[in-house]
Amino acid sequence: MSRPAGGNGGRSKRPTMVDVAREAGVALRTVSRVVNNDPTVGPEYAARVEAAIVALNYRPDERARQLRTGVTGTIGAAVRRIAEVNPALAAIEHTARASGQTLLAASTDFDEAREREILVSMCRQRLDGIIVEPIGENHAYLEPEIEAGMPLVSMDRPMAGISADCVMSDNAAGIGMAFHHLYRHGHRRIAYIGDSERVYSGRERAAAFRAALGAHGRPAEGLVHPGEITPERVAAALEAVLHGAEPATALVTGTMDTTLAVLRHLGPQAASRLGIVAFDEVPLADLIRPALTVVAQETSTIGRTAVELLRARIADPARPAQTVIVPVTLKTRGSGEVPA
Amino acid sequence: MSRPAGGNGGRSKRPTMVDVAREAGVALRTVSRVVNNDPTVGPEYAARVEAAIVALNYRPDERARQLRTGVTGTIGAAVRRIAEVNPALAAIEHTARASGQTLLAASTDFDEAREREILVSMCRQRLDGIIVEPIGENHAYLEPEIEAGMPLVSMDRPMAGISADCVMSDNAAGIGMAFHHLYRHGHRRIAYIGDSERVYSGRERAAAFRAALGAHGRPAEGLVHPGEITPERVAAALEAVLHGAEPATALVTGTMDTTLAVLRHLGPQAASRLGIVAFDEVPLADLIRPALTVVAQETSTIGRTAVELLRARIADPARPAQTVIVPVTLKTRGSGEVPA
DNA sequence: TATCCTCGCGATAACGTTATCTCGAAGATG
DNA sequence: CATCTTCGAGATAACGTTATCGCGAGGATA
Repeated sequence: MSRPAGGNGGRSKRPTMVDVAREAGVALRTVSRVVNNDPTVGPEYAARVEAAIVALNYRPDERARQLRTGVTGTIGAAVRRIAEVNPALAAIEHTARASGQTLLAASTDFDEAREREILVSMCRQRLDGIIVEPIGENHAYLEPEIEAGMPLVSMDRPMAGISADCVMSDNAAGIGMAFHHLYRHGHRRIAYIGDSERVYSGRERAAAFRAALGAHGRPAEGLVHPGEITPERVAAALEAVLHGAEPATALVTGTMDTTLAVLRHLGPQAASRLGIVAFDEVPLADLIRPALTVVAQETSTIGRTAVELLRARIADPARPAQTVIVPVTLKTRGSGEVPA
Repeated sequence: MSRPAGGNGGRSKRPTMVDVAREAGVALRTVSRVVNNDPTVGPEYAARVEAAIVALNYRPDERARQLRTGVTGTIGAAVRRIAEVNPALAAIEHTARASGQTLLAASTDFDEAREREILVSMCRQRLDGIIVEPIGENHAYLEPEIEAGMPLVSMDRPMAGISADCVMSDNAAGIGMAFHHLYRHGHRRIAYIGDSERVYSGRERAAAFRAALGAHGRPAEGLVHPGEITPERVAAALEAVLHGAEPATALVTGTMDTTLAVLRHLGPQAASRLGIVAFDEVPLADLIRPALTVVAQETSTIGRTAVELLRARIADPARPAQTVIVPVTLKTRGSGEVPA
């Protein structure tokens, strides 16, 4: 006898497989077979079960399935900010979706404690794997999780204190490209403003810039300004660079936030008179003035590679940790071609 | 005897509560009590259990807990595009986090089938509730889920075919504000380009614009252009509006994507000569030229309200569906103050 | 001193699925 | 016609946790 979904005696509760089995007059196991498209089920049994499923509005409980099978079919992504433009996250989602996996995205908000909270929570959920854009400066607390078999891949930066797969852009080559591009357009005093050297990418990019200066026999003093990305700090760095004894004629910005802070502080007029190459693409680049020449990261490659590294680790937990460096490309749009 | 995490006889498997109980020499239930901070556990027992937990690197399995307790502590958000700027999603995450809930975000990518897939998957996961930015034009397939007690809140638009809580901006007032602002600055031929009238917000905004024209005794013919937001369609609408017999001197754009398409087609020069008020804020608004006067939505209020509506429904599944209209505000930045 | 609580812990049964095993009924083979 | 295989379905035991119940020890009360 069919029983409508809403009215099972006061308590609203979803029907389970046993309910469906009772309704269809078959064994529990048979319902499970039908739900999982097991071919070894007779057509009339299948039909009876299907009918019972629609009659009761049965929906399998994914949690129970996950508990029993051990796999969640979900990968976690702990990114710095959800709700902001993040092309790598889009690539992760597409790649994951293409193989039938669900993405659980969370935002660390640049907060180390929050990052830890999220990662531990993801481990407790026994996700199939985790991709993280690291914030914290020490991830040693993740070692037991890795040892316990939790696949972990970092994106954009490696994690300190543990050995894990990592995919990131070629920071050194990108900064080198930026410098050479400005140099080729006649600039001789080129300055760098970027992220703090406490973070890995900040260290790599500042070091690459110093190396580029050195390779051209230019002294570095007064030209390299890594540090926190705040409007005040960036403004101070700009003042130092542009209003000193020997003002710089060109600028390399080390992160997207640096670029935006620079543009906001200078305004379009002053910025247009400067040679500028920005590391990392800027949203709405075609609508911003001056039109920015950027070192573009292959964000979709990065996201896809992160998922692939994760899958490789899931398939073989014993494989050695691997670091993939993704090339970058220069996109000329004008700001880098301003003559000295 | 303590057993290190990695080497339990070939198969790498995480320890469970029974392992901890055996290690600590207590009952399974006691471990559960310690994990859940149950105060009715003696200090020396608690210490023994804690020691066993760190010795084995035990991490509770959230899936089993969820299955047993019935609640997941997770709310789902099916937004149009993850990985793009989406302030409402940020507000949802903060609000959810503040009350200890996890956010499972997924991207519908403006695809109706994908939306359905995501929502059904979320229902199968028995999330505590779902917030959706609807895409599809008919959500009747969700009726059984709602009847089964799945809390569902729509954001930005109502869902057709079912009755559910909804939070959205005051479209009519926003369009009215935009029109009046331009009218006050002397514009008499004001055009509208916006989203298709097949979607709810597109209908509301186009209707509000026609009403505004009517209220000022202006005819609507040739001035109201709802439709798909593609570069081609927007370009055609712009041509019709600006190069006709009586060219419009001002423009109201109905969505962010419309605004961007308009700016891209006109270029900064031509756009600056036009009065423009855009519905919805634009990312990096301070760096774009012309500086856009916009009707800004209170995205954080919308996100917060969505979570609150969801919680209210979880608390009382029988309450009548409620629609919350969030006010909008005009932000003048220049483009709306261009004289006719 | 006997009785009644209270407190702290342990045994055991769920939660809703899938996996292993068993078993009866067919059809194939000698 | 007897036996062997195959096939499809059912009973039952997990998965790892929490909730219900029970039970023994200890302090308070008459």
